[in-house]
Amino acid sequence: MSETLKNVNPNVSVDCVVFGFDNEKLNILLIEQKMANKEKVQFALPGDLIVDDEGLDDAANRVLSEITGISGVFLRQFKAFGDPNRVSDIKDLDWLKNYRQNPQARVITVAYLSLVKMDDFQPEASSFAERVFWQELDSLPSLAFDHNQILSEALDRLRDDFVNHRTGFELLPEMFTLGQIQKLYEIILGKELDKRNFRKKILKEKLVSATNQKQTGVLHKPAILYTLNHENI
Amino acid sequence: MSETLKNVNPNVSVDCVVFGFDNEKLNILLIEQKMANKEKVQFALPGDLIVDDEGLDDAANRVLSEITGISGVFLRQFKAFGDPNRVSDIKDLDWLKNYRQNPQARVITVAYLSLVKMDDFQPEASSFAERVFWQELDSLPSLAFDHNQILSEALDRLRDDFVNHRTGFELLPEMFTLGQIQKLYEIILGKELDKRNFRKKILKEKLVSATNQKQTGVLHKPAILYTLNHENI
DNA sequence: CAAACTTAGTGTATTTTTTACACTTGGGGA
DNA sequence: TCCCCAAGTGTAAAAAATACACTAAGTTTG
Repeated sequence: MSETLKNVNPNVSVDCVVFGFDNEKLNILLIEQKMANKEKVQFALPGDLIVDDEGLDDAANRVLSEITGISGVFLRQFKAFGDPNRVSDIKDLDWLKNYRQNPQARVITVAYLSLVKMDDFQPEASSFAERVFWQELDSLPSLAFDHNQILSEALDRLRDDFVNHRTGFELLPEMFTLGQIQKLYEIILGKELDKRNFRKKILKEKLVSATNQKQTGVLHKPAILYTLNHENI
Repeated sequence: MSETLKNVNPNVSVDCVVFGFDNEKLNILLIEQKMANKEKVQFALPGDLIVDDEGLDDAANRVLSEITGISGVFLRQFKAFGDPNRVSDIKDLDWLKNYRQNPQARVITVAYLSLVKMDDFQPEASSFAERVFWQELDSLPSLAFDHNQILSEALDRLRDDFVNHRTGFELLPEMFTLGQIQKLYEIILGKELDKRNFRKKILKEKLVSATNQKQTGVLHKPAILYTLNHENI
């Protein structure tokens, strides 16, 4: 950052922490991008500068869509990150050049959070991303800038929402078993839950209804399939 | 906002929603400032642009202190507001002139939240504030920009924290009665609570201990005074 | 000094929620 | 036919939440 500038307007970006659920593990959407010297690559959350005429929520959706091809997901703002040195290797940010009045200024980012079914979204790299991919959360590489910290805070928030605000059902297929819901909760919360107590609770909330169909093609007793009661959510 | 500029770096400010508790009502710290035409005044939350070398949390504390004289409070970031037209009467922002490269650009703000004892903080206007004052929350004037909305979201968040994260005891004097805690909760949550049940709960949590002292100078049965168990918080 | 006023302080019964825990069932595969 | 596997089910105990009304101890007033 230049020593000679005073009160330069900062760059403002959005970063998207998109968790993906594949019925087995929690994944996170990452991009791989070339660094300025063209030798090294780095991993990062999908994110980019906002433009003049868009709101922050709009920016998050646009940026996610432009970089990863993923659109139509609900992105929830969860925190702004603004340490003056959070993007210290600013010279590596190719995309900042020839784009802004103050490319050398600090970068403040507004972080967004989402949780989606991985199957529904096949990321396709474009814009400055060399590659976009789902990465298992429990074998996470080191990320650019402060993105590991952003991710960590996003996960805390995701769990908090899950426990306190009964979210997450939208991750299930149209018809699902109670076992699938339980697994979803166990994966997000990172701990096992008692089967009988979990079922009791879910059914009491009346958020799901049994259909008269059963699982097929499984090598054990087929489970009853349930659907969401959209009106009760 | 100029039509000719593209991808101008935005202005970034912090705004502080400081709730004040006076044992009776919930108040909010407001400033009165002159508008550019020098005729009208407007009410607003204390807030200002960040400067280059400070983090967002630091900026919030600096700005609050500079404008209102209040320092040493815990300010918690709760949301960024970035609608492109949220500061539409940008020409009224005297303080933006001769200060930034892009004074005409949009203003994104990061909002902070705090709750303090009013008695501990006597606001003193300085900087561009004509006046700084505590305003009762239930007779709130119309505020500048989107500050009414910011305030409303801050209140939601404050209540949520109170219920889910057992905060707020720091607002009480060194020694306090159980009635005072209950009143604090009732004021924040905006509803009455059952005295016996409330006491049962507070005492079970072991967050307070009885002293051997009593209230004096009250015109009724004096209550036992309690102190905080800091180690259990 | 007695009466009135005001908030402090206290207990119980009921309902609801949470927790712990183990066996039988139905389908597919071998 | 037997085995494997997750589905599915109930109960008892403990903990938490709720509803509810009177007596106590000071101060003020007449």
